[in-house]
Amino acid sequence: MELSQRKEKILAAVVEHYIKTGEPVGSKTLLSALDITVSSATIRNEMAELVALGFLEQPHTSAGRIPTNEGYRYYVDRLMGVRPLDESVKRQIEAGVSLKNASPEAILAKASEFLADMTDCAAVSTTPSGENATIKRVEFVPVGTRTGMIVLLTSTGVIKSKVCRSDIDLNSSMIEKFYNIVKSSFLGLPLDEIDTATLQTLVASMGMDALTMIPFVSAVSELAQEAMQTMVMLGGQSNILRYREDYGTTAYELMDFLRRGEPISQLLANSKEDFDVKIGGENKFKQLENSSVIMAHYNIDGDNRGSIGIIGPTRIDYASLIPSVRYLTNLVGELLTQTLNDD
Amino acid sequence: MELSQRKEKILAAVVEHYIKTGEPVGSKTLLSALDITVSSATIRNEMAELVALGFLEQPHTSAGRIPTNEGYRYYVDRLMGVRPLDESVKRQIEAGVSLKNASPEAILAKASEFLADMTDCAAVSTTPSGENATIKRVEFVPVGTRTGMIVLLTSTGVIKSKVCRSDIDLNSSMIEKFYNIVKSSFLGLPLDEIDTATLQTLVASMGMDALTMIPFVSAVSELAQEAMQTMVMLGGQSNILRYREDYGTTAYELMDFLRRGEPISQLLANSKEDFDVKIGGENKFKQLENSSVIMAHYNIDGDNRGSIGIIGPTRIDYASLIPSVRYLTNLVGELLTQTLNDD
DNA sequence: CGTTAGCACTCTTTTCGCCTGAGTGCTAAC
DNA sequence: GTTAGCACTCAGGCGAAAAGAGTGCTAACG
Repeated sequence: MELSQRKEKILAAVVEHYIKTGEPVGSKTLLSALDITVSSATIRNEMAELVALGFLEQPHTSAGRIPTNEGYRYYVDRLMGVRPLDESVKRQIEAGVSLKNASPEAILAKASEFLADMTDCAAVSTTPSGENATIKRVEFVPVGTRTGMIVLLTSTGVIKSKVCRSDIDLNSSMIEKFYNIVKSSFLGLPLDEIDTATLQTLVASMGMDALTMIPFVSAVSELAQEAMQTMVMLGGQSNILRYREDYGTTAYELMDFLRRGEPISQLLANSKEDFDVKIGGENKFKQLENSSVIMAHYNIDGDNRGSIGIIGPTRIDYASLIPSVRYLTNLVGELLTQTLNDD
Repeated sequence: MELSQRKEKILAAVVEHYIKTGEPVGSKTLLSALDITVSSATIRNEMAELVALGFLEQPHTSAGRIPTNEGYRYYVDRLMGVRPLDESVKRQIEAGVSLKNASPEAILAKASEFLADMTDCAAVSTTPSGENATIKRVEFVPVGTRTGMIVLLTSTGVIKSKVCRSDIDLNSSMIEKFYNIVKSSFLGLPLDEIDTATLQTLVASMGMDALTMIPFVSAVSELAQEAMQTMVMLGGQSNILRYREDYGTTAYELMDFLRRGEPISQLLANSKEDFDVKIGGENKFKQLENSSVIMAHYNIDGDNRGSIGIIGPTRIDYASLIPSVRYLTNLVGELLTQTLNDD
């Protein structure tokens, strides 16, 4: 749907003013914000049409207008000025995510925290998906006479560890056997190919050693499962309280929703675009019906691996936050790729 | 200060009723809750004296009474019935923290979450302090031609890892040298003895190899620093919103305070008792002046290592939550000790 | 026909006063 | 020391009135 240029100007002004103040925008206010030489009555007529078209609405008869979700959508897609990021903001973001030699988890946790602080929104990030990851390395570190710690490193740089308890005292031949099994059966194996079926055939093939090796092998498998799960890192939950009135649901419900993690990761994974904005009910979780989500996906080695996003009220400042989220996400992707491949 | 038995009964009844309802308690209400055969006028007289003594206060002239911090203190110290924990609650707690073969971090994070859910409060826990911990094991895992991952395991079961970048291509003799240095200079060393001075003498003693070994050695040292820091695990922040009106400060300030971590860890570390309750202003953070903290310390191998606590409004249900926190904390201590020493 | 001034109208928000009810403190009697 | 009785205080609720913001409509204008 095409709008006349004047209507577009008015719509954009309403959206921007409402984002800034949170108050319904009236025709007089608009007049002074706009560099159009018409009267407030004309603007009123235009706004009445915009209401009829579904881009604006009135909270009550004698109030100004606020954008509908469609109004925001039109604004984001066609009207919003995508001014390039300020150099100083870029510096700030770069400083915010720079963590040399840290684990992917640490980098993403830091990114969430930083993004939350910068945007005054709640921020989330997901750890790299294990979909195409393989087992890069498995180490066994003895701890006690019957226990040891198994450390697993994946091709995506995720490191997971677990205590493993043997039924009999450890000895060097057992450990050697374990490393042989690792080398022949695990190294290079995609994480998602480790299911109970393959494990069973593996154990069956071990013959005599099966009994002693089971704790080790199953620990590796559990670690692989863990490494495959994407974790959701949450930051700045307290920022939800900043815009309390703007979220339709109670702040409590929203925080509880974020805490769950599972729906969030679904939400973030759902969009395959490089970058996405979900306005209000566009994401189909009713807890988010008055929230917008700005998210971007980061790549490791060119593969879409995970996401970073912020969650705010629908009257979030799209124009300045979208570039920030994108820039930060790209940066994190580069950082992760580099940490991983650097040699 | 000693109170007459009747005053104690009245104080206890006021505290308990106020904790339950959140409403100021009047003399008539008290009459029916108490099994004393006196009139409301007598109770009024007694309450007036309790106000004079500083144990109760009136929000305004024509309202009932609410406990002051001193009132809560007297109640917690002398009046509160310490009924033993229900067997079913014990089972529930045991189920809540049982995580076999998990890292200390994971166990404590789970404990925080669980405690928060159980008590409807915000919960915190600190990871084992590295004070008396030593380096138990250091492993080097090659990742690229010039990079590897260094994994450090402490005597308290904490595992930390870091990417380490060498200036020249890795070869087996370098790795061997590294392991020699580890064996001769790091294994068994208390974490807090690794400062820049000892590092410098170590590097100096390496002579020719110093240059190539510096990245490795400093990575180990950084990991030791990290392992020494206690982390603060936070759970159930959304529960703050449940008692929003009861916290004097805004919910936002409180959440922000919790998020910082540093002050929390100070708060928890400050009390050397086995177990402690801080009521209102007793903890000297002004963000917590209307909050109470119930905390207990867990031991690993008999040493006080870290803490678990909950933060709620001053009108928190001390009588039933204190035993729960203590029981859970002891359990976690046992679990951590066992995970560590089991062999 | 689009634009504009003017005006009555609507609806929210704030304010003010009034009333009610809970609970007290005090006094005088038991 | 305890109790009944009573006047007093104050927060909270209710409703009417006033204020304020902004609209929609009509009629006039170029």
